Amino acid sequence: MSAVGSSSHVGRPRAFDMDTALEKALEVFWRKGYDGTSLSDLTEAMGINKPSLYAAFGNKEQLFLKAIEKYESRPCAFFMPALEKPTAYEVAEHMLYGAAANMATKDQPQGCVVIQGALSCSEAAAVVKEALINRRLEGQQKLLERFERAKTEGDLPASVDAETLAQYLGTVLQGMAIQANNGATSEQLRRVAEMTLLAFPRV
Amino acid sequence: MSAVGSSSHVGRPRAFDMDTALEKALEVFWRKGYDGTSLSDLTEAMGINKPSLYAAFGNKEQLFLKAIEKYESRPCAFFMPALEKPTAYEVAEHMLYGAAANMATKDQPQGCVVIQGALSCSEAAAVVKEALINRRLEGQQKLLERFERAKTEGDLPASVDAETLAQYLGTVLQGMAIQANNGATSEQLRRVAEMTLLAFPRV
DNA sequence: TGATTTTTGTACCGACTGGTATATTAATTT
DNA sequence: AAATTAATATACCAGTCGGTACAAAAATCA
Repeated sequence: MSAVGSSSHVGRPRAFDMDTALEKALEVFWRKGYDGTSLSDLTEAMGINKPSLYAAFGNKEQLFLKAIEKYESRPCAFFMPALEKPTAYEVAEHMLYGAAANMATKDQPQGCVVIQGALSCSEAAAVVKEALINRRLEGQQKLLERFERAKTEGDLPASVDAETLAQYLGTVLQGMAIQANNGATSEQLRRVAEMTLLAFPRV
Repeated sequence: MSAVGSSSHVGRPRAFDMDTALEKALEVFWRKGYDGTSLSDLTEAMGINKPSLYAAFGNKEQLFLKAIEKYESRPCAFFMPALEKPTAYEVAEHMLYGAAANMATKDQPQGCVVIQGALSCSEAAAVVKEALINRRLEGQQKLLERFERAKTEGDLPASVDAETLAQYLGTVLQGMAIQANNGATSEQLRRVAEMTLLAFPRV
């Protein structure tokens, strides 16, 4: 109803809020994946028609990529702050418990759209698939850098292979997304997180 | 070329081998997912036309389900034998190293079709998605039963929560499938397996 | 050989796919 | 008020989707 424009523009005002429309699109992509989502699914969920969608977001592919940006900034907001925790253990702790809480909540689709948005997909989704792989690798790279820093800061044993540790933690986190899709509860994921942390190397 | 029939049947003989055609179908579903695979993709890969496909396999959904059965009996053949290892640790060991070798080999698509065949999908794939979730849960249930047996047999500490341990191992295995899709090598997955085993509870 | 049975290739089905042309509507600018 | 700008709704586009009708072809049975 209200077009919240940062500044008044000439021409007919947009009748929908781009941000909430993008959130709706994200939810559909998250639940159905890129290939499984049709433009009809999108326009229905967003409450707009196709020309409005194309004028505002480009096309299906660009809409998906913008939805992913929104996902990382909001629904998946636990990742970046976790990296700022003072020790490697606390980083892993916050990331694992954050994932446990986030991936199995009923407020949103189960799992993680970066993992399940285009895991196996048609050639039409190749760009999207690559983008998602890159997001996952970037996240793991951030973990690696954080663990290397932890070694210099002394809260992670020097004997630990930071690369393998980052890949191992990434594996558990990504596995938790599948578990959430399987119907695992947050409580179950929390126990998996706990077991993972029991073995986490500390000084 | 040769229709390997168990017994000679009346009528025009089938011009293709059902088993190899099913393998081709499996490979396409594995790479592209259920929604991302079209009948044209299938008939092209299988080297047959649509009426032959429907006569031999039913429809797209039934073809997928039959392809999954084949997957579990062959490409994913490491799972069941691993359960027969004498101790819980060895079960986990064979399962993890089996997955590391299997999910990142160049001989076949990366990852695991049971995980990536229909993770997020359209309503048209709902039956397939449920079937895959059940396969994953069944696998985890087998792990749970094996670990409970191990506790009675004494090679797994009685203090261990078998359910959480099975879920944890399932999480790592499923995470390895995502890692393989990210481009991880078998060597990298082997190191993740190694790190997982370092923390595995033993008597 | 002729009748029967089954698979094959072709051609087609309605429905839906992602995407757009066009005209109308609603705002600002002059 | 007239002109300009941009978003709306409708109707449409070619192409593809999963699935099938139909007739020719290739085997066995009688």
